[in-house]
Amino acid sequence: MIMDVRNKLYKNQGIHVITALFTIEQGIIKVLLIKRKNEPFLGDWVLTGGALFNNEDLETGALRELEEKTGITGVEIKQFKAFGKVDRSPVMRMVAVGFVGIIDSKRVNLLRETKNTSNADWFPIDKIPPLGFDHEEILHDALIELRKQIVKSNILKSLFPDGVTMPELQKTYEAILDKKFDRRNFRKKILNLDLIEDTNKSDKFEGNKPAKVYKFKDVIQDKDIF
Amino acid sequence: MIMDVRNKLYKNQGIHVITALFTIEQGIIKVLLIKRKNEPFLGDWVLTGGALFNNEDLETGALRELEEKTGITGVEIKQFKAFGKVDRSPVMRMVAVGFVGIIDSKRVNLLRETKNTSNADWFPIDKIPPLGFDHEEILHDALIELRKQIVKSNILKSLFPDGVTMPELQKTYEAILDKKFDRRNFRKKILNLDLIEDTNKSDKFEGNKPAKVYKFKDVIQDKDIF
DNA sequence: TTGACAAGTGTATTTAATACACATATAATG
DNA sequence: CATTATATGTGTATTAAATACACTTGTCAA
Repeated sequence: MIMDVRNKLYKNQGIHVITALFTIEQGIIKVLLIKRKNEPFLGDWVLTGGALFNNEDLETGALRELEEKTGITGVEIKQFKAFGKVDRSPVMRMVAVGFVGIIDSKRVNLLRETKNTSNADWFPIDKIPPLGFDHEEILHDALIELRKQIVKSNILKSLFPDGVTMPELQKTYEAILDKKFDRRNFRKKILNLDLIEDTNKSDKFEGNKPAKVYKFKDVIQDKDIF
Repeated sequence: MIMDVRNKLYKNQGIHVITALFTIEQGIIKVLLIKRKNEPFLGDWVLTGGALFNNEDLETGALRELEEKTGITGVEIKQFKAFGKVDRSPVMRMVAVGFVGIIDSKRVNLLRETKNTSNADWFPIDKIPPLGFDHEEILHDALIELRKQIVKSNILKSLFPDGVTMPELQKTYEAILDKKFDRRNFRKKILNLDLIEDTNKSDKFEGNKPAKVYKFKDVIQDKDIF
């Protein structure tokens, strides 16, 4: 990218707020992508996001962009990193602040066509098309962050707002971490993390025998460092 | 929506790169602050940092600001969070990208007076004056990040470039984590983290008996998640 | 030579992680 | 109504890690 040398070194800058929103469908982890209807990167797939407005905080902006471009509301997202390579946007100097979240795709009504995007869909993370801007890097880092978050925060609460059974939770962890667990030990480990608690309900998952329903706690207390 | 009203919403934005640089002196953790010579916040103490230039990446900008305002070079810093409250800067909409690092203050020549700052000094973290901008929040979060980093990365390498003895390392961890450890168990725990390795040297710390010198590894491999 | 003092090391105990197998609740089938 | 199939729930023995705790050693100074 050729910088306009007449500009002062710190003029014409802007901020992107970008969200990597994940879901799980049939034990497969997927991410929400939209297809651009404008330059730059017209026709390319990207993560949801856009320019931050001056009258909103970072997270507010990320949620607004998410709603504008996909119709999705009521999501909890977590900021994880800023992306600032000099040439990450061909238009002007933009720094992106990345967010990550995960929801139940069946509970949202996905707008597939909006004023600025021609399409929106969930893509399995091993079948991602080439992405515009630096969104492949952002998505990569977001997935790593998601993996860290599920063992220390209640980020999965948005995926299971009505609770979750142990077998379903195990399948979710296995999908996200790409790793298999022993049923009995998984139960012990996850309960030890202190992220979920018992309800007195039960539900069916894949078997006939009813499974106990757990729910994610509203607040998770930090573990001791060292 | 009228176009120029909407445009104003994302015009006149800028990016700050801010570094919370720590050191340890006599077992006390301190942070580097500078005194502003310009508005806004003239006369107030702040963390080192400033406006990002268009021709530099985020980390490059943070290091440049650090050198310009304090003369310090050759530091390793780590990005940890973006700060974007609407009113965090009174001049224009600025988003700050925060970095954290730690060095040996005895190994650097601190410029106490520069073109833009009237002073620069190390402050014990329990004796921090009121800070300009949102730097109290940034400092608070930076300290938490530092505490997380010292148990999973080689961030302390910059503090001990020539190696460190076990007793000195323990004193450092105790200062940063504000916590005491048993000597024998500390040794076991820290060796288990796989952050440091033996050298064949030894050195004196607080006793007459020579202490073995360890050094931080150049690369730390990630631990398994869950 | 001895005393002071911080550095070095080992072991028993408790707690957590892992490996592994049988009992149980429901739906479907005959 | 009894039987079968299947996924869910639970316990225990073993191994590894974390913790609590005490004595020995190397150097300097008196």
